Amino acid sequence: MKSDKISEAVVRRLPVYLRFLNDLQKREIATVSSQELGQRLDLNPAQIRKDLAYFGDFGRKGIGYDVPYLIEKIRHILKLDQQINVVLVGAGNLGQALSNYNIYLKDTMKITAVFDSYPPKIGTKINTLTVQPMEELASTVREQGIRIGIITVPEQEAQKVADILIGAGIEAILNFAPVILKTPPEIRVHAADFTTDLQSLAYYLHEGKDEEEHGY
Amino acid sequence: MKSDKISEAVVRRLPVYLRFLNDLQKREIATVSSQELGQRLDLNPAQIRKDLAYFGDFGRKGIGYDVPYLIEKIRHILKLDQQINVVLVGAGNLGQALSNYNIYLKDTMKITAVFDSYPPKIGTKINTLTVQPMEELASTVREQGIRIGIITVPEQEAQKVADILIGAGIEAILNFAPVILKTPPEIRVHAADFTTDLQSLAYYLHEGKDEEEHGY
DNA sequence: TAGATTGTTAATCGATTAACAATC
DNA sequence: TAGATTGTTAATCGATTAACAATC
Repeated sequence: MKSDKISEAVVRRLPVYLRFLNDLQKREIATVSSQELGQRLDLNPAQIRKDLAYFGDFGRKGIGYDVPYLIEKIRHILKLDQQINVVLVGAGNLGQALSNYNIYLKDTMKITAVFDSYPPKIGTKINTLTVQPMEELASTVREQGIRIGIITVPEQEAQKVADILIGAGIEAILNFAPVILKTPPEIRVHAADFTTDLQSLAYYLHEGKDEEEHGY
Repeated sequence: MKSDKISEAVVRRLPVYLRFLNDLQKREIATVSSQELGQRLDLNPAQIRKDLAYFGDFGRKGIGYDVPYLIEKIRHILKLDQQINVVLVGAGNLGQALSNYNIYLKDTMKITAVFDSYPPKIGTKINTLTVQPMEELASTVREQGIRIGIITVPEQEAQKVADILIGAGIEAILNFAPVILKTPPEIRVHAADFTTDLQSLAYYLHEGKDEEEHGY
């Protein structure tokens, strides 16, 4: 199958495939079938084959997928074969924690600048990065060719920061603040709000002692 | 409409509704229509009405939804009208950052215990909580009636921690480690992996200078 | 009453899964 | 050749959206 508009569900699975494939490679496993992948990732094998087939014929009938080759292909699809620079705004606890993931993101993606508006924070170091004032954001984004922004500021400031990021020419935003950002349609925004996640988890708890089934 | 099995998509939207309703309440707005909600949350009004109607008739025709009443109802559906205690495992940067969200979670949900396996961490304080050794996990979970676990340990340890949490009787897990956990079907697991999020965002970047359209 | 807005049914759209011919 | 596994079409399933009678 050739390209159509690819659904977000498919795109969100690609990094999961990639992660597991990297693991296989580390274990020097050369080949993997959609069945094995599906078993490990708890997905339907047909779905995995279909997902991959959107982008090309990466497998071999009767054999499966060559692990290093598929890694290369998925990295290319996700644009992880070029370096993607990322800016982080909000040098609080969460921001600092995420900065440490630079090691995880390896060479492909990298937080290369950190900003905050709170004067005492400015000039402090987070690992190798120095926290910069917001005024420098636009020029730094331009100079470093930064394309993705991470927002880890309090909810009251999130929209303002998003506007600044967009004004600076960022193309996508990962938003950790618990607000729905108003953004133009060409900007991709993913919500990464941990409180929302937790609250929806609570739904699945068994009924508490003092509670009845609410099947009314 | 009365209850059926509610889809996960619906459940994930409920906290988003709740968040905005709380905001309306703070601004002393008494009533809201599905249209206004939809506009603000970037959702189809019919979808919002349908979502809510799964759980009961909460609105009034011609009027809309009473804000405090709907808040109460959604809180009940999500079980946020009882206190839900949460345990966090992994007192690294990310774990510490999340602990600070206790203020956000308000009275309804609360991280009430923090664990780590790294001896120098044990006994240190994160806000009001003292980091405990893993050996105490099961008994603390029991004593405090903890029902949800958050995993913020490195990927190599995540599965082991999940097993311990499940053994201790936890009902749901929010997993920040970049691995697919193997868990029994009655345990609800949400992945909250920030690297996966970032990688799928990269897909939506415009083509880089040195890259062609990959429409093959 | 006229206008607004719900709850719900029916229509549409999209995503997942099953099945199988092609082929390694 | 026999067995395995892909890529893809067709069938199924589920979720979103439109439309509208009921009613505040």
